[in-house]
Amino acid sequence: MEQTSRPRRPTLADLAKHAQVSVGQASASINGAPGPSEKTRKKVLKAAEEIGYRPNKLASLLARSATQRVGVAFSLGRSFHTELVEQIYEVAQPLGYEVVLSAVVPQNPVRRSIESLVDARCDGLIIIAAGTVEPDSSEVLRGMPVVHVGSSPSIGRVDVIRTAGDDGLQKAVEHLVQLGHNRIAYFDGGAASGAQERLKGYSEGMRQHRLARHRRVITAGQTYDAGYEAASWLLRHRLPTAVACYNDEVALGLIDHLRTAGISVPEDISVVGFDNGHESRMPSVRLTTIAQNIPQIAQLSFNRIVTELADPYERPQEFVLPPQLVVRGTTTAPSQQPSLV
Amino acid sequence: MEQTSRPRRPTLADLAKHAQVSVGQASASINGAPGPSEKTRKKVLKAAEEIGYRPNKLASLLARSATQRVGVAFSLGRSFHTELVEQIYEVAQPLGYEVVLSAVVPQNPVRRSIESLVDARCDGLIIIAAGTVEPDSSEVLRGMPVVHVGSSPSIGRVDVIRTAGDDGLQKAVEHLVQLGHNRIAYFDGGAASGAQERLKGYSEGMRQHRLARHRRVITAGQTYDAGYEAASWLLRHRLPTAVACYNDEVALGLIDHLRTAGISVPEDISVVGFDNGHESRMPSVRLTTIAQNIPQIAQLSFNRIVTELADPYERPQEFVLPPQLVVRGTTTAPSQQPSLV
DNA sequence: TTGTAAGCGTTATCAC
DNA sequence: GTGATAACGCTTACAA
Repeated sequence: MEQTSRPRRPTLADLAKHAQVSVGQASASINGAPGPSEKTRKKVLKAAEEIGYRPNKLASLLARSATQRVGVAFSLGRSFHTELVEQIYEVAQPLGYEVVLSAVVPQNPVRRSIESLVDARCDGLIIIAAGTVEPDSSEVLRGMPVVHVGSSPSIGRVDVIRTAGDDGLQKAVEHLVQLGHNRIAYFDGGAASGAQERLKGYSEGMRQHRLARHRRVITAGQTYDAGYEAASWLLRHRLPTAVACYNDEVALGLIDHLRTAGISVPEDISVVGFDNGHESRMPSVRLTTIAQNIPQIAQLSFNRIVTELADPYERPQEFVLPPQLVVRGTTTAPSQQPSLV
Repeated sequence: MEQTSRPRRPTLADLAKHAQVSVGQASASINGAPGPSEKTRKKVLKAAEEIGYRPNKLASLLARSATQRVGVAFSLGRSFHTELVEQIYEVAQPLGYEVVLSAVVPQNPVRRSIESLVDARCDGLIIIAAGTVEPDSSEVLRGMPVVHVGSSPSIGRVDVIRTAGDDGLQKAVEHLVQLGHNRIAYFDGGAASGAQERLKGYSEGMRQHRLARHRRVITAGQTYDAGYEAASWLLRHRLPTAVACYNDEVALGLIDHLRTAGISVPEDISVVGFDNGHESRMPSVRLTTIAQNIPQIAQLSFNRIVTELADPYERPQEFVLPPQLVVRGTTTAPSQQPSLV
C-alpha cells in the first residue's frame, strides 16, 4: 500500500545535497548573500527550482536576530485603519520589511492582538488605536519599538503619532464661522481614540468666536450607525445651522438621516467630518472634512520603528501632525439669517 | 558605561533553571500538557510570572508538526471580505486555531499573499477571491488544504465554497417580476469573482420570464465608485424600471447617483444588490439584496480545512450554498404602467 | 570560495 | 514524574 502522508517539503539540506554544495553555500545562495561564486549560486538556484524548494520562514526567523517584520494591529471595519494599513505595506515592503497583520475583533481584542504580534517576533509594532489604550500591556513589549497611531496624548513608553484633533476641530469651526454659521453643534466620538482632544478643539473654537452659548455636544460614537442614531436627537430639537463630527463615518450617518428626514445638506445644514477617508469622497456626499495625512503617518510610523531599532537609546516621542481642511460639498453659507450674536 | 542592548527575552531554559526543573517539565507545564505533577506545574507557572516568560512561538511552531494556524488572504476594503474574516476568527479561535492574515493590496498581490501564508507554515489556507484566480500557484501549496471562497466554478485541486450566483440573480429577477417590473437591467461585475455566474443567472431569469428583449447589461465593476460611474450610462438612456447589481457596493453607488440626479429609489426605479453586507443595512438605503450566509461560509471553510488535515485522502470538493432574497426598502412595484410584454 | 558545526527556543522521545 | 537529548530548518561564525 502506498504511503501517502502529505509530502514533506524539501529542506535546505535536501537542496544542498541536490546541488552538491554545503548547506552554508546553499543558504547564502538563496538569500543572495555575499560568499558563493556565481557558479555555485546558479547551481543552487537551479536545484531549488527543480525540487521546488521554499525556505522555511519560521526556521529562518528563529535563527536570525532581527526578523524584519513589523506588526500592525488594526480594526477591520474602520476605513482610516485599513487605508493606513495599505499605506504601511506601501512603505514597508519595498524596504524588505514584512508586515504582519492582526485584526482587532471581538474574538481577538487589542490585548491579545498585540500579544500575538509580539509572539510572532515582530521587530516593532504599529498599533492603530481603537478606543482608548490599556497601557498595562507594556510588560509584554519588553522595550520593543512601538508606535501608537491616533492615540490620545502620550501614554508613556511608546511613540505616539496622531493628527492634532484640537487644531482640526478649531479649523472646522473656523471654516463654518467664516461661512456665516453660529449655531454649530458637535457630534462627539465618546470613548473613541482622540475623541477628548477633538471635543476640546470644538469647545475652544466656539469660545474663540464668542459662540460659547451656542455650544451643543451630542455624544454619537465612531461609526455610521452611531451618527445616524444620534441624528435623531437633533431632529427633535431646533436644528443647528451646522454640525462638526468626530469622524467621517459619523458625519455620513448624520447626513443620511438628515436627508432621509427631508433636510438638505448643505442647504439647510452644513456638516464637517474628520479623517478624509475614501467615503468622504463619495460623489453623492463629497464631504467637507478635516484630513489626516495617511501616507505621512504610515511613513513616519515605519521610520520611527526603524530608527528605534537602529538606536536602542532613542527615546519614545510624540508626533502631532497638522490636520488640513478639505472643503467639498457639505458646507455652505447658512440659508436662514443667523441670529445676532 | 552601561551596556543597554535590548533585554533578551527569557527562554524556556531560563525558566527551567529559575523553577529548578528540566526544560521538558517546564514546557509541559506551560502548555498544560499531561505529565508534570501539580506541584511542578505551580512552581513553573509562578517562575514564569516572576521572570516574565513568554514562549517563543517561532521556535514552538518549528518544533511542532502541525501549527494550528489557518491563513486567510483577503482584500482590505471589501466588506464581504472583512466580514468573513471576522467570522473566521469567530469559529477558529475557540478551537485553538490561530488565524494568520495577509491583505491583498497593490504591494502584496494575491500570489505573494498566498506565498507568505504558506511560508508562515499555516496548516491550511482560506483564500477569499478577489477577481479571478491564478491556478498556477498550486505548486507552492504542496497539497495543503486550501479553500477558495467565492470563486468561479471549480479551479482544480482546491476546495471551492461559493454562493450560487446564478440562483441568486434569478431570485432577484423573480422578485422584481413579481412586483410588476419588466425592464430590468443588470450592473455587471466585470472580471470580478463570480461575476460570470451572476450574469448568467440574470440572463436566465430574464429568459424564463420571457423578458429577453428587455435584457440590458451594463458593465460596472465591484466597487461603489464603479456603480456610481456606470449609473451615468443609465441616465443617458431610457430608464429601466429596475436594476439588479453584481453586489451591494455597486448597488449603493448606483442608488446614490440616481438620487443625486433626482430619481427616487424605489419609487422611480427599484434596485437589488448582492451580499447582504453591513452597508446594505444602512438606514438611509435599506437595500433589498441577495444574502450570502457569511457565518455558514466561515464555518464550512474552516471545517473543510480541519477535515482535510485529518484525512489526507479527502478530495477537494465544491460547495455551492443557496443565496437568500432579503427584501428591504429599495424595491417596490413600478410606478409607471409596465409596457405590455 | 567552500565546508563544518554551533546555535536559535521549542517539542518530543527516551531512559531513569 | 522527571531529566537528558535529539530533532525542527535555518543562519552564521570559523576553519580549511
